Amino acid sequence: MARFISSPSNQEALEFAERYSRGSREVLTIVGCCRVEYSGRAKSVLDYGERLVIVKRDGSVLVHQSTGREPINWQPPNTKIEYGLREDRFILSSQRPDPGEKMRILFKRVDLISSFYLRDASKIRIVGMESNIIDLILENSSVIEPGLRVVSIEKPTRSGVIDIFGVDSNQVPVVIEVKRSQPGPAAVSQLEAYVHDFKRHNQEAEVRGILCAPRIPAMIRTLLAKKGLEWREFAPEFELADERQTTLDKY
Amino acid sequence: MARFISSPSNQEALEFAERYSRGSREVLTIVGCCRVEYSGRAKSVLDYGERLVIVKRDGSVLVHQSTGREPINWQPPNTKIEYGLREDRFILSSQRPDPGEKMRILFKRVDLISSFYLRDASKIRIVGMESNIIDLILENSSVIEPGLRVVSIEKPTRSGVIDIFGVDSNQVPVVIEVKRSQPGPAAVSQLEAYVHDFKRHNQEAEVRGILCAPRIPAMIRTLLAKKGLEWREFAPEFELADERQTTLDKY
DNA sequence: TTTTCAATGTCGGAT
DNA sequence: ATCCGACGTTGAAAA
Repeated sequence: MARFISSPSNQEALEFAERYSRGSREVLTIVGCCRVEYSGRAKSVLDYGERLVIVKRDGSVLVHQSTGREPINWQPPNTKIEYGLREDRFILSSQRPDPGEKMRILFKRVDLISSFYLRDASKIRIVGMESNIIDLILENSSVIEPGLRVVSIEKPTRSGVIDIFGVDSNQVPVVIEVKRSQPGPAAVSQLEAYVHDFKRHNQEAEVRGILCAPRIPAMIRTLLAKKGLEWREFAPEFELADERQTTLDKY
Repeated sequence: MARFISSPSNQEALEFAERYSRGSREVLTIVGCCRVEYSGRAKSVLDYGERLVIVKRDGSVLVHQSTGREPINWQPPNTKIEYGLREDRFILSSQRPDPGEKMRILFKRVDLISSFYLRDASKIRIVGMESNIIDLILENSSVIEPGLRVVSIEKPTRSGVIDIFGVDSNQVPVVIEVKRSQPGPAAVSQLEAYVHDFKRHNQEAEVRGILCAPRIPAMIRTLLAKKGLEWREFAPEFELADERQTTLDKY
């Protein structure tokens, strides 16, 4: 159920916000002309302009402009929120300790303020993340290469967690680093470190290292080749069927 | 100025959305009970529940629950959005090519649908990012160590860009990697690679490597020490003054 | 355009 | 609580 006031005075906006923020049960949205000041891990000022502000139950605050996926300003969850009125500005203050961060939104004018109680018991189901890709390789290791036997996954080592550790058809140890998005030089260093540490720690003369990602840029391939490492491109697709009712059960 | 309908029928919601999405001049918000299906880089289903949906001018779509900074589902900017009605469900479809991604939101019921034209000419001013920290070190290199002379910043090398390159009081080259947030093993590898490449490329017997970050975990220190690297903790603070009018001019 | 890397990254899992 | 790496990362700058 939605409660709202269209074009409230700043005094009315204040009363509305204070009334429905009680107990942090509702999500508040405020559209209006505001200025945003932030300081903490960094510091910023955003002068007056019209934006959409969202205050969530957990104390998150989002300031959205008319474009972009990201809020232009925000506070993370678990901030203490206070509302006030000063010199005819409706003011939202959000503060959290550790790291100390403050955000203040000063509204010159509010166009619409609304509050909602959102009932939502559903859990999102996602497939396609790195762990799923590792599972897929576990199920069918020939997507990497025929004859590969997976020995362990997410094997902890001194230099980090090896995504997949196995043995190839010649009994040579294989270290596989899985990336679900485009890898950079850091992924190469990571793999190199795993291989290096594994060699030294197990006194193995030969250890193969494979970087597995949906797409591997040419520069990264060159870098891998230079370090004696290998790569596999493996890009499972995740199509949404066109039927109205779809399930994730097959995954 | 705000336009809205409270508790519209799904037919009314459809007409409203189609009317005000013309020309992508307005931001649309929809609160209601919906199911969200996504496929593209991954695949997900979020079953019916009450959420806040935001459709931006650039085709971004955000689905927000009552907690969390992040949307539970979204589409990035530049998607093509279509509205429809099927079996009494008000449906929002968002699609983009490259990478192919589809999201579909099916509304069982809409509590409030609203549309805004947001005038916003202000540009945000932020200080405290990595480049600012590099600037601070440039201004006063003794925060790293007395006698350090900065030779260059953001010096490109084969293995990447060295944030700060300098010479210490004994004329020994110093490579400094600056991180504004907590560094992980990757930062150590990165610094190690810079130092290694610099040594080889310049035939220098001795090159120091320093990792500079606000806070450095114990494990990372151990790792640095083992590789013969150094570290400095440097955490400039960015306080927001308590006066109503603040500026960033002093930075 | 592609590639690279910072981010007020955020978030969840493991220790 | 700290630490650590994934993320449908996003976003901007440089090549």
